[in-house]
Amino acid sequence: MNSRRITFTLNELVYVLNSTADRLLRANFDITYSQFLFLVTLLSQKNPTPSHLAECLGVSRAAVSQRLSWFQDRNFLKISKVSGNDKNLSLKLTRKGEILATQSADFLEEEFRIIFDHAAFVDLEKLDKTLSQIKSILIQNQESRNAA
Amino acid sequence: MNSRRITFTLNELVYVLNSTADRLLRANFDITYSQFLFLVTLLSQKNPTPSHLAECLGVSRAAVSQRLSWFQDRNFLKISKVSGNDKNLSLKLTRKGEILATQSADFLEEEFRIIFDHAAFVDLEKLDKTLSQIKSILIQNQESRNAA
DNA sequence: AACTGATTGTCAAGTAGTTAACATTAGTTT
DNA sequence: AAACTAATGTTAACTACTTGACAATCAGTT
Repeated sequence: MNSRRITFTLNELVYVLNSTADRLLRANFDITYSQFLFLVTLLSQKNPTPSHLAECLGVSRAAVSQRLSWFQDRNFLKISKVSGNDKNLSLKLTRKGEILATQSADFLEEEFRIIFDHAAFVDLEKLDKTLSQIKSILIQNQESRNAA
Repeated sequence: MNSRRITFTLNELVYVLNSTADRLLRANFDITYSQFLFLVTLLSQKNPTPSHLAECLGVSRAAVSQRLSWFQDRNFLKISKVSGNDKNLSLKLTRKGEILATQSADFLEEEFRIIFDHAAFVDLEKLDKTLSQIKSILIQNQESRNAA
């Protein structure tokens, strides 16, 4: 089997998935998919710092730093110093940010549930597991390369 | 099942896949994954124009236009006018570009074959089919929305 | 032949990411 | 305590994309 085919299929699927999410979020909550990810990631973290958030989002610390003011200016985010620590910043969603994150996540979840209902022939649980396994193999391969 | 989980897994897998490809291509052919896609897409097209290429790559015409000189300057690409047509440009890989595209594609194919051998428990053929089907459902959903 | 409408390629301006360098702070070692 | 070492957050410069506007060209209709 041509391995290029599956990598292309995966890229195409992810493109369609993210475009769909972006369109739904813009239309209903006036935020982009990438802004949604920012908010939802903050929501799911215990004591998020910019550096921690960067790692979760898979982007650089600089990228997070540049985006902080956007969320602060719109009163979605409260940035403060961790008490007894002058190095790390503490990021906390405001009530407004929390509501936006929760509602948009619930909305998107429901929309995708409806769409995926049309894919009843697929065992999503199992598919997720398979994809995770492939990911693990790739990461493992990378690490063994680095070690060598 | 939480549909967010599978979309995250897909995004993560694609990120790892593309990073792996990018690393391999940079190390062995001194090109990025995105440059590789540009070349390989040209290779597989009959009579590619910038506009056609943009559609294949899933980017804007402007994006392709801005990248053309990079490939031309390195003698990977010959840009000319279609005879009897003053509107469309004709893009043709040079011999050098063709060799680079072919060799890097073969190389990447083989590398991934080796990696995927460790995933023998997965029927890649079937997985590809499943993913394609899900993609179709998403696109179909989008089209029915647009029609409404 | 002239008009209309669509398509093409390019430019300008804006966005979101990158890496590299930096000052600052925290933690560890001596 | 002082001195390295490592981590954090910010900035500057760069890259690769976007959209919107534009002139040029092509194709179809009258």
